[in-house]
Amino acid sequence: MSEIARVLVMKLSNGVEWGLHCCVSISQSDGPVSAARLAELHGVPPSYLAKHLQALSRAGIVRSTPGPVGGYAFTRPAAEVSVLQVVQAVDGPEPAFRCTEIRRRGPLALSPERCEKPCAVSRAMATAETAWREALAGISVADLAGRIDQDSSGTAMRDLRSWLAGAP
Amino acid sequence: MSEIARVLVMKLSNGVEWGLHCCVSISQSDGPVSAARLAELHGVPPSYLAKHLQALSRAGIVRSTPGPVGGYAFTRPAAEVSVLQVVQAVDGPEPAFRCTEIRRRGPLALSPERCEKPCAVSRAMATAETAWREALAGISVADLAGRIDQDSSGTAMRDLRSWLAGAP
DNA sequence: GCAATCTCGGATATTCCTTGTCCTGGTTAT
DNA sequence: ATAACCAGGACAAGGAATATCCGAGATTGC
Repeated sequence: MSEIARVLVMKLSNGVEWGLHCCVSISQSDGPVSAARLAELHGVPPSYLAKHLQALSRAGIVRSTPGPVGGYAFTRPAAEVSVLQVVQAVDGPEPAFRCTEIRRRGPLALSPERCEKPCAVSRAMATAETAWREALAGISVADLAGRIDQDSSGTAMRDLRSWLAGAP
Repeated sequence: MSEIARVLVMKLSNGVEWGLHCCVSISQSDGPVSAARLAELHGVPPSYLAKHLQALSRAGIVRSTPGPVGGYAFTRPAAEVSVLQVVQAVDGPEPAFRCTEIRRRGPLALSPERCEKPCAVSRAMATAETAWREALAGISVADLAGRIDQDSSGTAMRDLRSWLAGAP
């Protein structure tokens, strides 16, 4: 058995992927899109997808309308919704690296007043996460839709729009 | 109950923090440092810390020597060990975002030959992770040690070295 | 106005991973 | 030879992510 470290690196819930694809889909619809319909489109469990859509709703990215013709729709143009906002809405705003304040333990523990400033390790990790966040903040849902359309030579968004319009 | 999304964001195992602090400690010692000693210094469970140190050893960052005066020591200068290498050694090299190829499912599923290129969502997340990785690659363990020393006005590394030297 | 129907929303189980411990075997210095 | 250390795996416990269900509320059509 020559397997190397199998432990997983920092992990992102699959809800992030679902949420982003759903945002792209919603951006192509005129009216609201229901959770059941989005689940069918992407082939994912409806009840679970609903949970992530609710998170988007709580974050104010989409607005939900009840009733027979209800569903989810954007509150603002897709060009003004960044990927970061969607990711943080679904997975929460907490950083990946959580400092345990290891320097305050053990025989060489630092006094509390010496720990006002975060430690160098924590700062290094925070810097990297800021770079990650800025990269995601620079991409909008509209950008994603445009790129997907380019990848498919213009057919993807057309097919998507027609599917969303038909078969209510 | 007016609580907002409490779900956790992408998560990094606490072994990352331990591994980085241990690397800083090892860098300040002349001889090898044993796992039990590192655990005592940082106030963490020895058996569990040993697991992460073994990961560092497998990755070739440190070299372990058995025997009464054994322990862990760097294989190369601390200035040539990046934070990224430590993080990936402990937590694995896999990306945080795992594309499920959602576009190949549902009624508008794309054909396999149209999925050779990763989808736009996956590319966006990969770009952000690259930025994260580059930020971590630009910081070395020696840098960390230097910054910790600055934070403590020069006492931290001195105290650390003397603790490592004494009380074998 | 009223009922039916469809929607969201939160509370609830289940599975999996992370955390943590322990034990056996192998290697080195005294 | 003995003692001290590392390496790796088996194993248990806790918690988070996954997945599902049922109730509350709103809109449509009559």
